[in-house]
Amino acid sequence: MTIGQLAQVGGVGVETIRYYQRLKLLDEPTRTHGSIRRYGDDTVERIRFIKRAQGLGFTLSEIKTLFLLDAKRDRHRAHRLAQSKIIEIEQRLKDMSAMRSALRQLVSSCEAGDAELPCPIVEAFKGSHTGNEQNATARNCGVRFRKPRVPDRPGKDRVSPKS
Amino acid sequence: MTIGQLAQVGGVGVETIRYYQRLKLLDEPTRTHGSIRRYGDDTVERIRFIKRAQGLGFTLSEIKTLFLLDAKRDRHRAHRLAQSKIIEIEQRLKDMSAMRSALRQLVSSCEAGDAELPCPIVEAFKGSHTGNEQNATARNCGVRFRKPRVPDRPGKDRVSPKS
DNA sequence: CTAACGTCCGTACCCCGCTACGGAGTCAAT
DNA sequence: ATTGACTCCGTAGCGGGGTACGGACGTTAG
Repeated sequence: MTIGQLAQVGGVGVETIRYYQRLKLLDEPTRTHGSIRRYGDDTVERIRFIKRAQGLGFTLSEIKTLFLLDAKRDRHRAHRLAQSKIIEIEQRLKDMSAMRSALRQLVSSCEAGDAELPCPIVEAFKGSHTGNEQNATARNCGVRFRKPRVPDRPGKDRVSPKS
Repeated sequence: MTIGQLAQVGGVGVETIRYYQRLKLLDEPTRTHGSIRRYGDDTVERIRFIKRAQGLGFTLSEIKTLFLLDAKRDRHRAHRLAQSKIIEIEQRLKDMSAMRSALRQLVSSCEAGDAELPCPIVEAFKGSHTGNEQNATARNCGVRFRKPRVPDRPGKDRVSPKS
């Protein structure tokens, strides 16, 4: 399978695969004589794994570590990594539901009020000590929400990734 | 209060405050004759608000919008913004708890096995179709977890932000 | 008055995870 | 043999959120 096909079935862009290659998240594939990369189905699995793990909150470098640990069969470290991710996720879950209720309150107080009255959305937060601020918002530890990207200017080196 | 003091009580770095200023997230403060910024306690509140809102999943530019809407008392738009954030957060919550259970499964299968046996953490994911992949991990839509940064090469222009 | 520390500003840089580009090479089909 | 799609590679850029630097100046304690 060529890089383009892999990209297609893996649901990622060609550049992303090359990028992962650079990061050593994927093994160097065999090449044709013209040095075109040739992948096997296992790579599809690997890419899916990466995406799944990303979805599980692992960064690419953590995923790399995971692969390394797996290769070395270092179950203890892998285990600890997974466990600390669980802790992290549970914290996020708490913070997120705090967020949700703060926002809900905000929205409903907005709805309740007379449309003519001001809706002090900012003030609503100003004193909202939900008790989680230092967890959720402590210095530089926020969650990032990425917008879904909509690439696709199909053409050279591009393979429409999921159209 | 000077920028350094503000940074300290707000739990952020001096540069961050100047950065927020550039982004117009903070009002231009009054200055001394030597053009040193002078802040009042309200700015502390504002910074805490920003951090809180970031923790709530708002980006800085959304927060700016929020301030604008608030200033314009545009309750309808603010309301809609908050509402769409709720939707987003609920999606995240779902994905996150899916993550958590996947990880838990992983960890417990790791624990169950004999310590001498390999722990195929990677294999554990390979076939783990929890049914949420397309939510949590669909192409490029993952959550990012930022590591807390530990800057602080204390010195000029730096105020130890929380030591 | 001077030393030491804080602050000024602009600009450059960092990390993360891609995405884009350009010019050349490869490959399969006609 | 030629065409056209695909791939190669390196390098540059983006968006988000800051950090770092450096030389000049303000402020304050001694």
